[in-house]
Amino acid sequence: MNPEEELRFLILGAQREGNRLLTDLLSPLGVTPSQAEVISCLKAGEPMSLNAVGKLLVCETGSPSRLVSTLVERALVVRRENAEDRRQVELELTQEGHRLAAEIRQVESRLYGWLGQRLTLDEITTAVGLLRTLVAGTAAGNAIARRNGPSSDLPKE
Amino acid sequence: MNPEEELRFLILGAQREGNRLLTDLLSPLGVTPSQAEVISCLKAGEPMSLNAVGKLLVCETGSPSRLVSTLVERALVVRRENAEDRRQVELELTQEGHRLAAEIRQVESRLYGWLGQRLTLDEITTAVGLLRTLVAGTAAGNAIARRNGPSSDLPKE
DNA sequence: CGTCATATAATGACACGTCATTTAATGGAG
DNA sequence: CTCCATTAAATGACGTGTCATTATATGACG
Repeated sequence: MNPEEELRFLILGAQREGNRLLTDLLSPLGVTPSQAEVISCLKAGEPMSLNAVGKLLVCETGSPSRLVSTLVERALVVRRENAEDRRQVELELTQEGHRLAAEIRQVESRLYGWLGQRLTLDEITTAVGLLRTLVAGTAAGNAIARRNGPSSDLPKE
Repeated sequence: MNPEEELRFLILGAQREGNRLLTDLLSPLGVTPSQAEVISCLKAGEPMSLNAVGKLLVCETGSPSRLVSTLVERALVVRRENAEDRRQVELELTQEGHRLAAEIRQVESRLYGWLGQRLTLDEITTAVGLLRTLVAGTAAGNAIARRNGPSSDLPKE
């Protein structure tokens, strides 16, 4: 197995393991990792259009119509019409959505604790630098850069 | 965004981007990345039981019944009964399966080329070391260790 | 104003991943 | 030999991810 191949599978494996762990941790809250990501994005900048949420999501490309539909059905998110541009839908967390966002925060910190037990802060920082290079300029890389706060490298659009 | 959180999303993003690229590269062959992984595993050690393949797969936990079913339908893999233990199914590549395995090898090397353009060999080696630590002892980590050849750290079972 | 390229969101189709449940076969305990 | 815990595989159910297609709204161009 050459190094490139091993890196490929390690990335896949790390994603799978992390996702399974997060799924477990989130299950008492009744949401999936993807649903939690949408809620966290909304918490940070609501109200937002579906499109805007999509640009912040790492878990999915394009517009997360169905993901959001589930959240609307569960009364965690409300859709509102945008009077300025009726093509767009404004999304907002409900009260229950806000409550859940706080719990999600707690669960995420448990995930980060798991990460912190396996790697030192130095190692994490090194890994972050390398993977940032790897995904620079991609949809996922841009989403992460955007979420890191519009302070630094914004993709032009 | 703390470093742990960023690492979490970078791993997710790297997996997604790599998967989309590999999906594209494989589409002319008519197989998905997961199907290709099964074929590669079989190429390395056929005949194997479903369970044995499952232990080598990073893309999925458990036994990949359905994944293999698709490959059988497409005449890339054959199921054979194991006379020694009739609970098990022996899997083997067909001739077409072998032909495809070679093409998959080619496509994978293109993926590794992409990786090599984004990171130096040193950086890849560093990343491999860090992610190995991260997934050590997990199902995915064990699968990768097993595939690296039974030379080194085998999980006890 | 009318037309049309563009943008936004919803939806259909397909293949995963995951967990729980079911079915069938094995091998050991009594 | 019989019973039964264990194991292998298949299957049901659910929620994604991805791409292509469709429906609707916007705004620029003539």
